[in-house]
Amino acid sequence: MKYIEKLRNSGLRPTKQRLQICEVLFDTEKTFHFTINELDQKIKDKINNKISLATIYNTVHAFEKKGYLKQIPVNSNQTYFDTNITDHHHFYNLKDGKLIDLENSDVGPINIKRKIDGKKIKSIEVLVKLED
Amino acid sequence: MKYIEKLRNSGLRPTKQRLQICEVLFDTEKTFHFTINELDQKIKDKINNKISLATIYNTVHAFEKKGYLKQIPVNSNQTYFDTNITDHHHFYNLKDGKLIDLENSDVGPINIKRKIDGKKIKSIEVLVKLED
DNA sequence: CAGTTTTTTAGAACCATTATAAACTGCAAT
DNA sequence: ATTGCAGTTTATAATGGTTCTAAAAAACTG
Repeated sequence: MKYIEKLRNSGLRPTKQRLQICEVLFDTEKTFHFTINELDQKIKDKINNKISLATIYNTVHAFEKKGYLKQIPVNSNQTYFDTNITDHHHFYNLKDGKLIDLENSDVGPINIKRKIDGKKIKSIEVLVKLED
Repeated sequence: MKYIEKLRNSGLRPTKQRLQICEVLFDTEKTFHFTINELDQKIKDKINNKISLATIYNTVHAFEKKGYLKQIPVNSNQTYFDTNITDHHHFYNLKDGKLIDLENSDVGPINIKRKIDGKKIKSIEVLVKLED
């Protein structure tokens, strides 16, 4: 199983649940955006046994902390995550709440001229809201 | 009262509560960021009578819809609003959850090269996360 | 003022997320 | 293998921000 090493190297025990969640999240050609509920549904579809919601929350947060997932800053009642952890941005379709990846090359370099004392920049994220 | 016209022109009846909320939001030198709970507290501090939480939510959403307030896309359990409705961006201090305005001139022009059919860009927002 | 519509309000409801505490599992040491 | 223990999972309860509800109050119109 290819995710066992990955998990071990992060200090996460390769449990059955984590491995199954890895399959759902990372065994795909394309990266994707999801909410916890959408992931829960995806897991139910792909896997026979069910995984407790609490475990899904725990695992997603653990993976985020390890850098295998990113949270997307959008105003919604649910939290959106992204399996695409490369530096990139998002279109946000206000009509249906869907996100579309915007590659860095589609935005061009962003140069933050102002500095905040004692702080360093962790990430720069651009959200482009779309309407009809 | 200077906000009566503003409200009437937006199709909002100038009620006592709305006018008081206007005072708290717009009678300041500087613009500011707030959550509903922070606004509730500010209202309690400045005004004698109390305004129901439901009214505060209703009013803030009405003002946002009319363009007098903006929601700030940040991942938090609470929704952040901004009385600064000019085109601008934000630093987000991960340590304490505080926002700092980033003027457009501090970021430089952002050129979105990709287009989505049938959609137009409503806003472009940059969030710069800060860590120690 | 009378009638109508909008707004406010307290409280209930909603629902995503987090906390709890008991059962279970992975794994290192024996 | 077996044991012991820290790390995980689980169902369920709790939390807390936000929205809903329905009745009372206020604003507007004629």
